[in-house]
Amino acid sequence: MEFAEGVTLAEKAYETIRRDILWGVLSPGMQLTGESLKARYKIGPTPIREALIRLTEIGLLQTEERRGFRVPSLSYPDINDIIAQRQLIEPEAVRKAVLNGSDEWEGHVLSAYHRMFRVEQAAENSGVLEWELWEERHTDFHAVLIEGAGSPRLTRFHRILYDQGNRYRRVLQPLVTQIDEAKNDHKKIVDLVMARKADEAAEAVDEHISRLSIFVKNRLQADVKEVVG
Amino acid sequence: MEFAEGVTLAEKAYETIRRDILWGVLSPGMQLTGESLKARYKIGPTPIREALIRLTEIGLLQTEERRGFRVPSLSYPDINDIIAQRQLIEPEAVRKAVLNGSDEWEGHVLSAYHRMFRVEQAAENSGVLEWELWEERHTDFHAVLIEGAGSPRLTRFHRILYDQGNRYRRVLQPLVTQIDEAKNDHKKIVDLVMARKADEAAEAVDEHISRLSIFVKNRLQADVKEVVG
DNA sequence: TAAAGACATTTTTTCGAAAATTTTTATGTT
DNA sequence: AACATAAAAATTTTCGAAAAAATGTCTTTA
Repeated sequence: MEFAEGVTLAEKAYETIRRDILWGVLSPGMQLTGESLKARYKIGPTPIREALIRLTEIGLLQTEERRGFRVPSLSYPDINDIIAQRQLIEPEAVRKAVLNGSDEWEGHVLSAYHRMFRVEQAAENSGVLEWELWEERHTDFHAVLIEGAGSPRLTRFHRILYDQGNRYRRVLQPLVTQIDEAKNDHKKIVDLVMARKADEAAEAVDEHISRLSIFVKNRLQADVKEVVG
Repeated sequence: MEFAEGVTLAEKAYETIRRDILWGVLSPGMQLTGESLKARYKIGPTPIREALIRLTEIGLLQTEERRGFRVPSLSYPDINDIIAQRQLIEPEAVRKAVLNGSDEWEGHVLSAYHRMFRVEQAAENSGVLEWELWEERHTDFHAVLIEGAGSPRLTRFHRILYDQGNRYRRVLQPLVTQIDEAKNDHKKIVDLVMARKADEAAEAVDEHISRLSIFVKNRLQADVKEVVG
């Protein structure tokens, strides 16, 4: 990761550790001690601690008073909760976005979709998916959809849920096999958004999340013992 | 505020500063410098900073890199967003709670309501409302309602929105005048919950928030110049 | 063998000060 | 007077170490 000049160490630590949690580099259940992190990231204890606190606040870490930080384990009830809340928030947000979103927003959606699509296309041609880049653009795509609703809080809540759920998908699935299904969903969502069909777009988002849900839960049940930590 | 023994300074700082923000002791728009806080709370810079970071993550403070922390100003679009998101989340949560909540949960609701009711009753008799106590129990009441849905994330999101909205009410309204209307709402909600009428209970919650919304917005428009900071 | 206690080790929390950065004030130039 | 520049002050960020607490090990006792 590169950082703009003048970014604080705390911010760098936050982004770096966040990324490592989402990619399972810091695996579920792992205890994070100040010393080991200091060594791993070559950053002093203060910025590290700041990062850990912030990550705890968005549910990407857990902490008990005077007992340090740990990466949350994966569990069936937990992913269920994540999905359920995403399904409450995200379709409604997209519905509002379609109803209220500006032309500029439509442009953003199209653009974000296009950037993600390009990575998928490149993967079809070369046979190799640039996974990290795809994740980044997939995240953007969903974020842009939500932003159309114009609510900072909805955007933030969605981001929290998306990240938490995403960790499951990334950790559980080293091989990207379900992308094809997702591709159709994304296309459908974009088309409905452009056609300004609010309710149908919301419905499509709901289905998209359902599909993800089924996928992750199946994988979780299979792998429960190895990955859960 | 009293704290249990063995609680960290950081936790004490968090609770204390949080309380001062919600009560407007630290007023909207105010810049918080490390030094002034250190003097005010008699706690070292490290625990203070930890508290400020956590408060920023739940939207009770704002920060810009290397530019310190400030108490968010009050604005019309902002309270609108808070209310809108609460209305998305809270009625649905109560609906789920009524459908899924245990008998134990019903008991909690009744108990929380009773504790709040007692404060209101005492106020009627003595003519003086113990505002701080009432706020505490009112917060509990709404929290318990949501907890019935059994979702840690919904509970947390609700708490964030509730706190943010509550700041508006507390700051804008030194005199508790609208409690009477709220009383009826609360009674109605409890009755519907006990009768296990999920949709109607959700509807009642929605109305309750609407009423709050109208109240706060009126006050905000009147006071906009003095309080907003 | 199990439980309890004492000691050593590791880890988290907190402090005080140094380094880096921003903001304010003062100074000089057009 | 307006603007830029430099110096000073204030503030935030970061470090390194001390203090406090939790964890683990070893011994003693029943």
